Amino acid sequence: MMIVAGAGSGKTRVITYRIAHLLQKGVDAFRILALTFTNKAAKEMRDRVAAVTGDEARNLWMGTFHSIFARILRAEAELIGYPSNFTIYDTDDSKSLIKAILKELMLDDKLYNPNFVYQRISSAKNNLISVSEYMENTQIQSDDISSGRERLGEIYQTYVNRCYKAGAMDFDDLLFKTNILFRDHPEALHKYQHKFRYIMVDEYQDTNFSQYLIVKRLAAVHQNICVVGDDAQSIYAFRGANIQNILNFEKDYPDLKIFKLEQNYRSTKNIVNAANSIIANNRDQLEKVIFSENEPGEKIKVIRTVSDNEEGKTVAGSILTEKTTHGLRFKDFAILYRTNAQSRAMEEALRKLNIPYKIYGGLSFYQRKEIRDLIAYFRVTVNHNDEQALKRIINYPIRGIGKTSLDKLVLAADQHDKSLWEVVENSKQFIGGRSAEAIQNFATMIKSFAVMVKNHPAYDAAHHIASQSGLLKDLYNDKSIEGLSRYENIQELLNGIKEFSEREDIEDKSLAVYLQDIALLTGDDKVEEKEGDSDTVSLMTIHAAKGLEFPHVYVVGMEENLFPSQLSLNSRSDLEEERRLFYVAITRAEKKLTLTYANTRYRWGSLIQCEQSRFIDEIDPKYLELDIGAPFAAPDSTYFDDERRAWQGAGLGTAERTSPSDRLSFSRPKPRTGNAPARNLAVKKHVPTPDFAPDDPAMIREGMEIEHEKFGFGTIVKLEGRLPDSKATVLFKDAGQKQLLLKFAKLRIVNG
DNA sequence: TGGCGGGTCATTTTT
DNA sequence: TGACCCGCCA
Repeated sequence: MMIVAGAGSGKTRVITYRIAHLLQKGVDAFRILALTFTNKAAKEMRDRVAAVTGDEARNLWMGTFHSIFARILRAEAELIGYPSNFTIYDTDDSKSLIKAILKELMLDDKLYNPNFVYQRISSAKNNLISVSEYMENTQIQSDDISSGRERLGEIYQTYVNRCYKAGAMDFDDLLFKTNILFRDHPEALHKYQHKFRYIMVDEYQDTNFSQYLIVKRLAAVHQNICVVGDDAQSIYAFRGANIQNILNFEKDYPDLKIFKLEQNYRSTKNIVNAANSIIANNRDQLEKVIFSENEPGEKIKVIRTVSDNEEGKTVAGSILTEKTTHGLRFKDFAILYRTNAQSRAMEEALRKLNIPYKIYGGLSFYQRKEIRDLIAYFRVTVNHNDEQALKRIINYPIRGIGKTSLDKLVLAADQHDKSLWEVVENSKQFIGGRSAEAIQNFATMIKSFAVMVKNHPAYDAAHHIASQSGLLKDLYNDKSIEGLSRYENIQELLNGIKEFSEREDIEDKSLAVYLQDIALLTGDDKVEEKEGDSDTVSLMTIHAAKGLEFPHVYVVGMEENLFPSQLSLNSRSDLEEERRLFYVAITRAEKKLTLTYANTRYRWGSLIQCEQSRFIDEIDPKYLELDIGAPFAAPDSTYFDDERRAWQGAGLGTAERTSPSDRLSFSRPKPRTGNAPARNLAVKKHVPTPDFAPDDPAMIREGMEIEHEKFGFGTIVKLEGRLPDSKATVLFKDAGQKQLLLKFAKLRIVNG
C-alpha cells in the first residue's frame, strides 16, 4: 500500500491509526515494524499510538532506520565479524578519521577535502558500492582520475579497514552492514522476514538505495508493506535519498493499492494555494491536487528590510505585535531559515525584546566538547579499540603523551596491522622514551575502568570515570564562565545517567547499554523532555521543521544565493529540491505566513548585497501582500546600521524612511499594480568595466571620480573618519548619493 | 610538549 | 565573523 500524503493531510494520524487498528485486531506488537527518519518522528508516533492503545505500544519495533538496524546488528554482530558492543562513529568521528588517514597517506587535504571525501564514501555506501566494487567500477575510476583524485579508492579502503579494526560503524554502515548481513546470511534474513508481519515506512520519499533494499528484502515474504510519503516534500536527495523509490514502488509490488490524501487540514486556503503555485514550477512530481476547506485567511506577507539585523528586529517586533493583538502565546510562532548561521541575527533581536525562544538543531548537547570528552572515556572503556575516542582522550587531561608520541603509536599500529589500543596496551614494545610510562599508566587506568563498568550500574561507573580520569578536576579548575558551564554540563550528563540507572524498564543498566542508547541521539530529544511545553518561540532550519506545524510562521532570508542556496543553482534537480524545501517551509504555517528578506547581510564576515529570492516571484501574486518599503534607489544608509543606532537611540525612524523598524506597526502596504516581479524595483544594474579591480582605500581623496561594482560611476563628495573605518559620501551618476565604508566598498579610482 | 598567534577557509540541509 | 590548523617559541 502506498499513501501519497500531501502536506498537512494527516499523514501521521493515518499511520498511528493503522497501527492502533492492527493492535486492536490482536496483532502482536512485536511483529510490527515502523520506520521513520528522525528520532522526533519516532517519538511522536509512539506517543500517539500509546495514547490510543496504551502500554502495548512499547513493544512495537518503531524507530529510525538507524536505531532499528543498529539494534539488529548488535544482535547479529558476530555473523559479520563485529563485536556486539561496536561503537557508532558520528559524522565528526568519521571526518576526523578521514583527516588522519589523509595525513598518513600524505595527501593534500585541499584536493582531498575531508568533507568531499566523506560525501564520496557516504554515497558509495548508500548505493551499496563496496571498496572492491569502487575500485573495479570503470565509471567511478575515470571520474576520480579526471578530477585528479585517483587515490580516493585507497582512502575508502583505508577508512573501512580502520573502522573495522576500531570495532566501529559509521552512520552509513548501519544500513550498509545490514544489507551485507541479509545478503550473506539467509538464515538471519529469514528470521526477520518472518518476524515482521507488518512493515510501515514513514517519509518513504527520503529513502536511499540502501534503505530501500533493506525494506524490500524484509517485506519479501509477507508482502505486507505500507509506505507513506510525499514526493513534493523530498528534501534529502543531498544525502542519497532517491525519489525514484516512491515513483517505482508500483513496479516492485504489482498488487499495490495507492491512496492519495489531498485535503490539507492544517493551513488556510491562501497558504495552500500559494504552496501549490510554488510547487507547480517543478517538472518532476506525482500528480495530485492539494486543497483546503479552511477559511481563506490572511494573505502571505512579504517584508523587505535593509539588513539582516533589521530583519531580526522586524520579525521580533511583529511577533510581539501579533501576540498582543490576537492574544497568542509565544509557542504559536516559529522562525524558519535555510542555514543555521542565520539564527544569530534573530536571536539577538528576540533577546532585546525579551522574547523567550528556543533553537532546535545546531550544536546539540552531545556535541559539546566536554560532553564528547567524557563520552569518549566511556567509549574507550566499553570498546578499547575505538580509535577516534582513544585519540581524543589519550592526552586529555594532559598527561604527557603529545603529538609526537601519538604519531609513533599510530604508525606502529599501521605497520603491525593492529588497532591503536593494541599498540597502546603493549607500548613498551613499540615506543621508548619518556612517554612510554605515561602510556602504560593510561592503559592500566582504562582497564580498571572496564572492570568498574562490568560490575557497577551506569551512574557509579560514570562518576568514577569522570573523577578518576582527571576530567572533572580539570574542568573544576577552570574558573572562567565557560569553564563553569562546561562543569555544569558534565554534571547534567551525569544526572542523565543517574536517571538511566534508576529506570525500571531496563534490565541491564550498565554504562555500555547507556552508550548504545545515546549513540544515535543527535538532536535535542533530551532537552525537549526537560522543558516540556514551555512557552517559547521556535527557531530552526526548514529541514528540522519538516513534520511540524505552527499557527504563525516566519520564513526569513528569502534571498537569491541563500534560498535558493548558491550551491543549488547548478542543476535543475538541485533547484527543484530547493523549491520543495520552500514548499515544506510554507506548509508549516496554519494561519499566517510571513516571508522576509534583507537587502544586505553579513556573510563570511563581510557585508554583501542581496537580491530578493526568485521563489517570491514564483508565488502567484494574488496570494501576497507586499511590504517592501521605498524603492531601493532612495539614498541608502545601509552601511551604517550601528552608527545610526548609536545616533538615534533605538534606531527608530530615519529621514530616508528605508529603515523597516519604523514599520513595526505595519503600515498598510502600497498596493502594487500588475504582476511585475518585485526585483525590478532596483535601479538599473551597472555593468562594471571589464577588468574592474578595487583600489587601496588609502588612496581615496575627496573630489576623486570612482567606480563602484554595483552603483557605477560617481564622485567622492566627502571623507570622514580614519582608516580603516573611514567612510565616504559618494554622489553616483545613476544611483544617487550614498555613504560607504571604505573597508567594505570596493572602489576603483577613475581619475584623481 | 604545549601555548600562542597568525593565516586560511567556510555556510547548506541530518541520521 | 569565528573555527581550525599550523608553525614558532618557551
